[in-house]
Amino acid sequence: MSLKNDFLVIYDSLKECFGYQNWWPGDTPFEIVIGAILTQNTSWKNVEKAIIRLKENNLLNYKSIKAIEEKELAVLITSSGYYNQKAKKIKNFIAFVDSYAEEGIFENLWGKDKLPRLRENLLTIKGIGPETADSILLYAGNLPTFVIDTYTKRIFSRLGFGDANESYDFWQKKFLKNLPSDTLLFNDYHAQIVVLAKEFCKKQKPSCPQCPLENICKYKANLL
DNA sequence: CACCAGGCAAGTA
DNA sequence: TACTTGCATGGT
Repeated sequence: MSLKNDFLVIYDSLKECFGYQNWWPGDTPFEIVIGAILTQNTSWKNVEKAIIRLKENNLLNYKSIKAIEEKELAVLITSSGYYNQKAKKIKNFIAFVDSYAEEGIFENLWGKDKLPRLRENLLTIKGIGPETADSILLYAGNLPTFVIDTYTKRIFSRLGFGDANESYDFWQKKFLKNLPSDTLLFNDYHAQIVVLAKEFCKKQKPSCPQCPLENICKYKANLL
């Protein structure tokens, strides 16, 4: 009999198995923003190549990205796929910071508004949806919001917490209601989910050899 | 060859 | 509101 709810028990199991993840993989808040946009519906491996290429050209800072032509930027991020759209999305984000942050300075973005106001404003950017916005807020801004991705829906629907086709807000509320509002917890929980998904929870062949959630899966009698 | 990967916007009914 | 489609590379 534990005082902890399912969401905390699951997190503890994951952390015990995989260890604390120290996310997001990126050196600076700005790099995290770029990575969050580039990884939309794309494998992180392909994103890494684009990040490295940007780094080699000293472009992973606000001023340089602002200065470069959108078409040149698109060429540099080719490996991440959807490169024309993503180049535009990055430029849209820059334009947002220009007009929204104090003096158009990237670092001032976090001081302007708090959640949920800042989130709403980020969502007005064409190319920034809820997952990208929450990734930016949580991992670049260290603000307490929970990131929902396809992995999260896949795994937690299989665990019986709801339909995978439920909305982003439906799933986010589940986590926010069942967890303390703790930035570090939200940070690492999402990271653990991604690691678990990559290791065990493929889309087509749901199989889970020695899955860290094996006991929970059996308890839920549903899957993985 | 097919399918997938840390989405999103725009169009249609 | 609830589908459908375009966007695109690189790995399995």
